[in-house]
Amino acid sequence: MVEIYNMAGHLVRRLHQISVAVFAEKLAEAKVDLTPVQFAALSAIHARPGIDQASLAGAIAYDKATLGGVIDRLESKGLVQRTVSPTDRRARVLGLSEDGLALFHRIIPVVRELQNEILSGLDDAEKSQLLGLLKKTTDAGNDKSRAPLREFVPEAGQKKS
Amino acid sequence: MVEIYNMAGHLVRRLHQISVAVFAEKLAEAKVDLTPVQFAALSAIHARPGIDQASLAGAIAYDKATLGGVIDRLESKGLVQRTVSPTDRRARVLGLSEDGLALFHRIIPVVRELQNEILSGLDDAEKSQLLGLLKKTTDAGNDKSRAPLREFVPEAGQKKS
DNA sequence: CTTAATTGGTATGTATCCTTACTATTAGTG
DNA sequence: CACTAATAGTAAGGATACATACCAATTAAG
Repeated sequence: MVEIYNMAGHLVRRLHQISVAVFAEKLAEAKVDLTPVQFAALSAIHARPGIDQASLAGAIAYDKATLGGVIDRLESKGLVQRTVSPTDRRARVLGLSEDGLALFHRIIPVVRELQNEILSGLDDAEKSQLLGLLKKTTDAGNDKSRAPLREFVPEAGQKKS
Repeated sequence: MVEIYNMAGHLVRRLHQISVAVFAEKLAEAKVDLTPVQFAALSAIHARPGIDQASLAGAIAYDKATLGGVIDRLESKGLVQRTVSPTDRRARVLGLSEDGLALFHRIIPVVRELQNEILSGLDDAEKSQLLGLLKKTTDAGNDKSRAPLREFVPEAGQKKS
């Protein structure tokens, strides 16, 4: 049997497909028009105000070309502000607008909730087991992706207790 | 903390991203120009010769619009033959060409091998544990996706011991 | 300090992915 | 058998996702 149904690649793609579908469904129910990437971007900007696009791309593991388009759409929705950095005219400094911040806070519980739905069919123990295994593999395989996850190191190093 | 790094959606997307990157890398090493979907299509056609596009889409969980383009590219590469069904002029009957069959057999070991690489960082026990959990969730969440996996029931029911 | 190498961002091109809409064809119903 | 419903495929449109190439700006090298 040379079928794909037991292959890691197929199963991962399938769960990702389900994940995206659940995300779309729940956000639509909440009358919010946001994709998973767009939410990830909002979240990362919220956590690191003033981050530039390249660092943001690293922080959520996308290539900068893709992220450019994502930011375009977030900006045209009025959720994100993009300004030229005063210290580096190549860089675009990102921040959430008032609307963006409000929307982000509004959807956090929705997004949190839906994570459970993605893993439906598993009990709580299995869910955390799966999450742990996913974390372990993605950490190990991080550099295998063309857009690896990178730490964001703010230049002005403020203490983080 | 409202970061995404521990959310199922993010981890799954990340592993999928790694999976696709590993696939691309290994197939490129083998001098083969095939995407994961294209391989899945070849595999499913090989297992079900004469299948039509809609059934194939169901068999590998893609929507028919996407699959149409995939088949276009496989056909233009000379790997797949597409003919109008004699019994249903709407349907397109699919089959592997000689080249397609040869290529498929050649890359099977490569694709098998790379599945292990996707889950690097896990030992064998953890790998099969993860695979089991993925299978359980995807089975449970099958109908949540817009393109659910469907059984393919050939009309001329030949015995399958 | 001048040149070379790097980096941030955009543009372009290919391939997914999915939705909705539409045509052609077939199946189902009275 | 006429009419309606369902189905196979394509078309069009939006959003990822990534590679490569390119420009502008900054940094590193000498």
